[in-house]
Amino acid sequence: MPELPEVETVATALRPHLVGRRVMRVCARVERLREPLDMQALARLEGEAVTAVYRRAKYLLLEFAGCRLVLLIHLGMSGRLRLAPVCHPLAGHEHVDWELDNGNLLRLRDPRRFGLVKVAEIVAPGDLPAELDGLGPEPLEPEFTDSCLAAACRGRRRPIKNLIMDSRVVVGVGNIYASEVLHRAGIRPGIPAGDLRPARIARLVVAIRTVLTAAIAAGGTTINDFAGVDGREGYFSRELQVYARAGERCLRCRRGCIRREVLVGRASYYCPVCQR
DNA sequence: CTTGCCCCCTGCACGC
DNA sequence: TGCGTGCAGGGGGCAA
Repeated sequence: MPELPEVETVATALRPHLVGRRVMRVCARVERLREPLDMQALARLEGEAVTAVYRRAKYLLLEFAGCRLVLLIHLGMSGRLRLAPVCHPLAGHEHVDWELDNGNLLRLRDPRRFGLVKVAEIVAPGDLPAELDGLGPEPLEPEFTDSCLAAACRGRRRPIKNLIMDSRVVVGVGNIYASEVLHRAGIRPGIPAGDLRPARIARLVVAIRTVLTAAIAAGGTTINDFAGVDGREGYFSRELQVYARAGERCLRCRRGCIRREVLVGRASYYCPVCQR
């Protein structure tokens, strides 16, 4: 599923196709994804023009002219957005369409239906809806600092991997990039967050920024379900250093053999030699 | 308050 | 071929 780099890639790809376009009709073919779809609220978008497309955490936001509404889309584990002509034949699990005023439509496919589609209210353009209150800092913005990560670690016994995946601490770090980031920083996924010294926390902040930035530049990672809006795949999967490499030689130190360990229910990968 | 577990759902790879 | 099992990128709710 889309982690931050994938959602950023999607937002960037969609923007030129959506901004200035009017949504003519919203069509949903399932009653619910992660939550029930509010059909009446979705219908309020009909006739409105998209003024902005952006990302906050792993949410995609579409802003509209002439109303104080935003469309929130979360892709969950298996969500994918495509642009296609209105007459394009329907494939499996394509649950929601937004028909545009130029003969195209934005189509959401989500086999596992862990995604979210919601119309939310805002007070002024550029505002974030209350639904996104409580999210932590964006990892690529200056607000995400050594001291804020240190504060989140202080006194915590839970594994550092679990902590950096907590969207209240920092947003956008999913299961793949959590392993990648910790590998780059030379930190074991399972060590208690509170045991990290300031220098290692600083290293971790740099690693988070570096890995996510590189992944965005590569257009995201493709494992199974993610592909760019135009159908092309992201290239970051080639750059993955540890994720899904159990049993292989470590690409960083060339000495350790990558191990897989389940942490809080999620697969984690690390090198026992260069991650401590 | 903090933390880990379970669940939502479908598809796929694997072993027998 | 056919079936069962385990696993998959997210995140929210709940109970210890």
